[in-house]
Amino acid sequence: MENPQIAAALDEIADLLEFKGENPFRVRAYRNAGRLVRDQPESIARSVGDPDRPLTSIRGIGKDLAEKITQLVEQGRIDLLDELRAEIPASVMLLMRIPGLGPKKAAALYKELGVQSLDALREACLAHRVRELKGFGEKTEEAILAGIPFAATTSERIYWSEADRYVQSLVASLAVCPAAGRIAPAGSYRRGRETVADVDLLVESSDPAAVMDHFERLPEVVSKLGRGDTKLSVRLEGGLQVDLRVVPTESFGAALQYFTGSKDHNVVLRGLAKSRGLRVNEYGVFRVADRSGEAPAGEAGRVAGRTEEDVYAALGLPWIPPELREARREFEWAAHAALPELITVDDLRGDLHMHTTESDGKATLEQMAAAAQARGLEYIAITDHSPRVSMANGLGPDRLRRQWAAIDRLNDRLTGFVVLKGVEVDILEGGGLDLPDDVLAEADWVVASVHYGQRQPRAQITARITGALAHPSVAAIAHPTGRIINRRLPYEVDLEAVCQAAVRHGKLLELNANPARLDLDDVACAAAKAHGIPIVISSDAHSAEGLDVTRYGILQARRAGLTKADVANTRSWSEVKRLLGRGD
DNA sequence: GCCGTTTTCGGCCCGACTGTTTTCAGTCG
Repeated sequence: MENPQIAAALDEIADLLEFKGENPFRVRAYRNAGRLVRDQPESIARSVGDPDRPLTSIRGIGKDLAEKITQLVEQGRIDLLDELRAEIPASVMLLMRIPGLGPKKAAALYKELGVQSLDALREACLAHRVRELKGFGEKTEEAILAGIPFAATTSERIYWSEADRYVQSLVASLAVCPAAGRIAPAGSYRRGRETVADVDLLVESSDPAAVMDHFERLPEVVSKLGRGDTKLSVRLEGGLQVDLRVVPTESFGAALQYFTGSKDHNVVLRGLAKSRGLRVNEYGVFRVADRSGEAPAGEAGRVAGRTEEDVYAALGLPWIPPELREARREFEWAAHAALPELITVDDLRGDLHMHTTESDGKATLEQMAAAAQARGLEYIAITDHSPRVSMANGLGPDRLRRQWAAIDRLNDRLTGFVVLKGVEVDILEGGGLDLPDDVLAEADWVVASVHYGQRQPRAQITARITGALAHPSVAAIAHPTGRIINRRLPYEVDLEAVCQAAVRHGKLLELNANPARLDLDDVACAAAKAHGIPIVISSDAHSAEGLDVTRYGILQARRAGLTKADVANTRSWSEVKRLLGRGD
């Protein structure tokens, strides 16, 4: 059983307990455990029954949760979850997906009106039975009716790259507002999560009303969800929700810290502050008076707030990069002055996975080389597909050798830049590679990947990949987890076994930077790093512009805590060769 | 349900906004 499955069960228990109105801290414990399990680089199922790695050694998982996880791994079920499911119909849980409907109101609808589905809820609203309930009214009933379609479509998350386009455009639109000072995107966008559910924007201003008026009138804004003195929530064309918050200069840093989150990171931060007699909110860090527990009024008690650095410094911490703010290990690192110096896109010196018009790319060999050189890279590997990928016009030995001859001729004309003779060789359904050994031995760089037989059992696909890692000519595995965002996994892999094979054979794993793929996600990346496996961040570009996606891959690498040293292609090509034990 | 150099009980982050209430609960982030 994989960690995400275990996490999903814990999340479901949290949801059901919350609906029942259980102790909110108990709910939080389950939710927290779900997150912890999801964030573990190692397999939780493997820890079960391993006396050297008890589940309770994970901070936040105690005796009870460890027992429940153990039961799930060993029996495939949890008593508590079965009981809760028997008690609360699954369709009722959908009610809480409606904006503005939380556990309390949803429970009231279920208990008082017997509403068990979105359809039943719609009818109850239309019959004006909802407004009769205590705590409900006419407006609530209308809001519920309007929100039902949103519950049905679930909460769509968009790719970071797509959110980026919205953010760039909104920031530009805000910048022309005379009342607006500094403008900063926050939230999960700033933390670089691979998908984003909504966009948070922070604006510095002494005139919040003017900024909000300006924003509300932007053409892409289609509806207003709420507006107060400092906060405005709108929905854009296309459904994306944007929360705008306007704060004064002296609070800008505190607000940026607060709205960047994550929520769990902030909970830890505020707990830390509390233990130091301080209170953190979006306006700053304040001293709490000794007896009353009340902060001194206004500026008097303010210790920090203008910049994020001040806020963290007031708590005795170095500034923590947003990508690390997930309540994973960042506070432990920060406390010991051991925050990793995260990799940046400028650290990349080469790109080792891309295609040309010879297979399914849109640009020629020469165009790709020129584009990469123009982007400041020192080397690229051309890795077109092998014959098995016939749909992509994969290259057999003859065409491949002709392409490599063309690369030789191109290299003669280039200075300060090298094009490597590479190939993305398919790992065949029955194991083994799609090109003869003597051909592969002539290549400078071979990445191997699975394109067919993706429905095979996990163990079989894992064996194909570990087999490829054992091949002397293979340097790296592309798509080592087969993961595609927002979709079911195309294939499932035992990442632990793949990592062990990579270590055994001294091979590399690729982080594919395609925004829809990012198949070595931040958690898997951290797992590979824990094994000491060098990561290759590759564009898998099919066009000149495709080379630019490495910046999306960099975000995930940063979230995994990767430094320059952890990534192979921050090195020169001759150093990469040495890394593979193929030094000159 | 978890946790503990203010330890085994009593805490557990903090505030904005809405709609309902006439002083606040629920929801959200």
